[in-house]
Amino acid sequence: MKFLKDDLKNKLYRLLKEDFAISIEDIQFSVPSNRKFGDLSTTIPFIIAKREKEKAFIIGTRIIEKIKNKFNFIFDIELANGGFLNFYLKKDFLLKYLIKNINRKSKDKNQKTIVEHTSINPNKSAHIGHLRNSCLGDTLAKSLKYLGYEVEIQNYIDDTGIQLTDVVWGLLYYKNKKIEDIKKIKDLASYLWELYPEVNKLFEKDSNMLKQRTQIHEKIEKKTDPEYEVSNYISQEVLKDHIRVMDRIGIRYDLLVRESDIIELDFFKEAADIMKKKGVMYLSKDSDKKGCWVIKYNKENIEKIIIRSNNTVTYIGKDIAYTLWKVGLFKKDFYFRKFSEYNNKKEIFITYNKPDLNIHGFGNAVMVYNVIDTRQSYLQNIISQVLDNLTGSNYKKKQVHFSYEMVALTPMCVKELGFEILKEEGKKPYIEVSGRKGIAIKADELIEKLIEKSLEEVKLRHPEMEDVKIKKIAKEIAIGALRYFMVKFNSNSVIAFDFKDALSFEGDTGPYLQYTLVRTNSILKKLKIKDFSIDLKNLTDISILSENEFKIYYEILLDLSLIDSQIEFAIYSNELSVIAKYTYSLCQKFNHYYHLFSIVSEQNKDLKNLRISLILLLKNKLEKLYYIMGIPIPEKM
RNA sequence: GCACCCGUGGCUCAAUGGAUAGAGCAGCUGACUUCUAAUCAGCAGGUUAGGGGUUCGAGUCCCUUCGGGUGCGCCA
Repeated sequence: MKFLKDDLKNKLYRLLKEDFAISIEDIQFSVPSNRKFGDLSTTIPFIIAKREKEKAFIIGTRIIEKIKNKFNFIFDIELANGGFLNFYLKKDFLLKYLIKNINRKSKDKNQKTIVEHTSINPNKSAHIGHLRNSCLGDTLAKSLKYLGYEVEIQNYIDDTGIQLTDVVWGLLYYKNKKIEDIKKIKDLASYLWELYPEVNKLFEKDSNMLKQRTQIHEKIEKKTDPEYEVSNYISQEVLKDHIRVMDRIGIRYDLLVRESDIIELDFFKEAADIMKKKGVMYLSKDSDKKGCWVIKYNKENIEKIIIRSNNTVTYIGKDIAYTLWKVGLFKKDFYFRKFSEYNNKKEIFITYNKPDLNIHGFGNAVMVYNVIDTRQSYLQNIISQVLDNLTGSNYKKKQVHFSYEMVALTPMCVKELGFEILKEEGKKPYIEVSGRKGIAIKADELIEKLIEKSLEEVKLRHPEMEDVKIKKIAKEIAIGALRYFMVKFNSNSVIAFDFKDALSFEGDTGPYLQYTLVRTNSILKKLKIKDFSIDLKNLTDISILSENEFKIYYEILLDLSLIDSQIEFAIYSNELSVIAKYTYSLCQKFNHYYHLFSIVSEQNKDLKNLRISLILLLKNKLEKLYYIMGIPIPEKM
């Protein structure tokens, strides 16, 4: 329908531009909620009316005069409710249009796009908050690919940070372990999951320990052993664990970027040169910031420190350097080596600080999406501003903060997990997830819980099924439930996590979507239809459908035709829940249809063919949508 | 203090300035001899936190009050 909408828009514009002062962007089509308002509708008469200070229905009447009978796929255009222009498609058009364009792909945009997501501190296991990030990031990347962009998925590893230092201290000087002992720890990420909050409690009590931490941080940066060796080992092992967990739910990466390499290769020096040259970064004249290099943050009219008076670089500075590399404003490049590979042989690469493999071609994107929660907005805004300042008014390179709200726990959930609720937190509607405080649910644990629950459900329904199969299906359902749960909410609403909602498999959930597709697949199996094969010549006119069936059938066709515009809109509005909502409503409509009209047993051949066409189209679109959201398709349910 | 976000049925959430504010859960009633009941049909539940403004049209935009959340370091 994107194509259809575009055709309609272009033609309408051509017809109207002589009589009215409009631009093509003024014309927007949408599908009205009620079919009595047409199949496609535009409010262009209102827009023109406002400009010309005329009544909208007079403009509308003039437009209709002008465009009547000018579209070969439209059978009527109506003016309604004072200025809505409602277009009615020829009844037979849509089905044939969809079949013809069944595998039409978006054109290659020739625009390299980087999506950075996950970026978990490598000092403990991943938790539910991280899952939201990764699920959104993965869906974003797959949506962009669907729309024809070349996408590179990066995962940023802060392997020199304070959070890592905390657990290095904990292992070496609190648990008094040697590197050999540490290497013997099984499931290191989970071990650190426990240790990290414990260490933080100690730090809160004792400021002496904080001094120790600072010293250790310096040792790690200067590559002094054993601190450096331990930190290196931990970050590598925990990183492997994160990649394993995300792979469980179908999330993969192209490149891992290590902060230590950014430092080692002195990326910041080039970034600083560029910023100084353009006057974006300058020596502060503020007495408080004597000797500091700063940038001006326009929005709040303040100076942010990039280089401290002791000549060290702040976090923002490193992030700016990384961003400049991403958009190719850099001469410098990383070196790369292979980190590991997935079971389909797809390789993951990691940055390195000296020549290794002869690989180039990472980075240098036109568009960069950073999937980071909204708490980092402040920082992201600063970086975007710096990029704009550097590239000037005719900038083509762009960074987008793909922001979303945090995941929190309901007080009930916190109690269930056995944590104490502090007095000041008792009245709160939800409690922030925190790895540092240890108030969180491990990603692995949640996945296990989901599998456990779906295992029960599958067994209940298919007691005869063999164990291996049951397990496979249970896992797929668990993944479907989780992936859908993480994208179905608006990105700027806080997810107040609750096991009851997350473990639900009925209604607005992943398994509902899976069930719908499993059913259509089972019909096709019964009919022994394997591939998409609809012969347009043998297809009867859609008008043979009864009035009642036509109504629902046509609704589904209209919905199906919207797939591209919905995905485009989701990206444009930074709101991936659009895709979830769209898919859900598509399934709802089909389930309704399914109960009213049978396909396998239908005797009338023409009718049967029309119904088969519908489910083939549905299957085709649903498979694409499920792929984008990472929802697996079980064989049976 | 400043900045950003949120407030919609009992609960969890939808709604691209557009036409009658929609779903799911929970509750109640009904549908498995049928292509899978993880489904479907129906009932009930709303002054979109309060007030003002802009507009042909406001849950949505602007102002304001109230309630809640987050961010704001020479930390990362």
